[in-house]
Amino acid sequence: MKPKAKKTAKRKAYHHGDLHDQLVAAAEAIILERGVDGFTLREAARRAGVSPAAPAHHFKDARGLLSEVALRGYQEFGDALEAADKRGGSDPQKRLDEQGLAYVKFALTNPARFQLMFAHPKYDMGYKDLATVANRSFLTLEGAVRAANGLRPDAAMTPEAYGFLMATWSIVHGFSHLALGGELDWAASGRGGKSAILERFLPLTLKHLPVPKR
Amino acid sequence: MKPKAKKTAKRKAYHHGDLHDQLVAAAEAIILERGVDGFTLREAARRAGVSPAAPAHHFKDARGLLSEVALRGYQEFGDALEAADKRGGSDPQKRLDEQGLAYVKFALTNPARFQLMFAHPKYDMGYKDLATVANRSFLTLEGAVRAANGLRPDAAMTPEAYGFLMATWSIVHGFSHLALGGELDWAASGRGGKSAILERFLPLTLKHLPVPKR
DNA sequence: TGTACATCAGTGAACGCGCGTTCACTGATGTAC
DNA sequence: TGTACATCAGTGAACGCGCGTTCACTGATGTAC
Repeated sequence: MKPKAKKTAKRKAYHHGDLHDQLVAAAEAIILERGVDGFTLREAARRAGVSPAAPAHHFKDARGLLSEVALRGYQEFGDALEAADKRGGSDPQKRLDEQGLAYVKFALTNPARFQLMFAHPKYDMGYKDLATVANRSFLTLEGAVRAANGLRPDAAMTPEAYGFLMATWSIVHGFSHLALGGELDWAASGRGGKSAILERFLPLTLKHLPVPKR
Repeated sequence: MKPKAKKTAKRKAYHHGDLHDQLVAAAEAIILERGVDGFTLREAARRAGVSPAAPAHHFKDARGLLSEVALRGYQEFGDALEAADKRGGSDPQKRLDEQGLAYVKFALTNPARFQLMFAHPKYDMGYKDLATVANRSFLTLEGAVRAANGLRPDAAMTPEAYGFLMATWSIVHGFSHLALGGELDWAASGRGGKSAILERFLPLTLKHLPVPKR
């Protein structure tokens, strides 16, 4: 009864061929639709068209799959921040603006990954080089804050610079979180959407954060 | 075999006497320990020392209990923001500072409630007067933003004021979220804790947000 | 080029688990007279 | 003050569910010779 006919693009082979990556993709889709807590390994297997036991050949367990998703998320996130930082050139303010926008843009574009990345209990920071990769994003932001505060890249952070860093991080993270939670929907409709709002006020906001030396 | 002896403070009566409130308290405790997703109705019943069927006499279902927790959270949250607003007197900047601090302080003091309040899918906004109560907090913040922007309480919000509102909300919400997620632990240790950090930089930050008219 | 065989990547049935909710019930309480 | 009885707030057993993971297995693939 089970049709052996080829599906649209791929035949129903005994060996899947791309199961590892498709499980990752399925996990992201599930998180997107149902939230991090709506994720189940069985559902991921189902979406990949495979029996519930199959994922065990690719990931230690359910946490393993989520850890892989988080790892990829942090990789792309870090890339985005670094690219933004470079776009800022030698202007510390621009480096900060660009990174802030990139931060929020990543969150809005990759809501599933973003949500998971900040749901630490759901995955293992010890998975592969996840901790290192995750830290890279943070260091990129810290670098721009250092520059905005007139500190050399290797200089110790000052208390003021810490405050500045946290204020910056808080504002972009808070906006991302509120936007993803739907808290800003009332304001976004009829005002060009969340991104439009953001692009208008974020640079203004960051520009006015209290840089100590000025 | 079951001892009929009185427990420390309350005898094991057939009728509990305080089950409704104790279920609410248990729910908060569970969320605190295991997160919003770690909550189960059975566990709440267990902690209240009651059979799994008992909660049905007090709440429609599991969501009902969580909705009650959220309702109480928003009530206390709103009270805290209004009290802070009043502390600010007629000084718009102070009203904003106080509310910002109160916002974060509530989050750090009531992490379980705060987490639940912003996990909308977990409860029903239609429960009792939850929507109204929740909106009150927001209106309190909006009021201070209006004042800081030189707008009368009944004046329409300007685009600039909206940006200001979102920046303010983002920064206090973002800080709360990051702090609760443990992201700021590295910085908090040896620096007087999260609250100390916050009190140092938040007023500075809010003061420098771009108020249009000045 | 062919063949033996190890290894890889699946299957599908089964396990035990904790969950939310329902059910018929019963003990305790409160009220009408 | 006493009694009948309705109502309230519990019990505990049972239901069906979907889950993660394990198991013995098997089909497909790749490699050594």
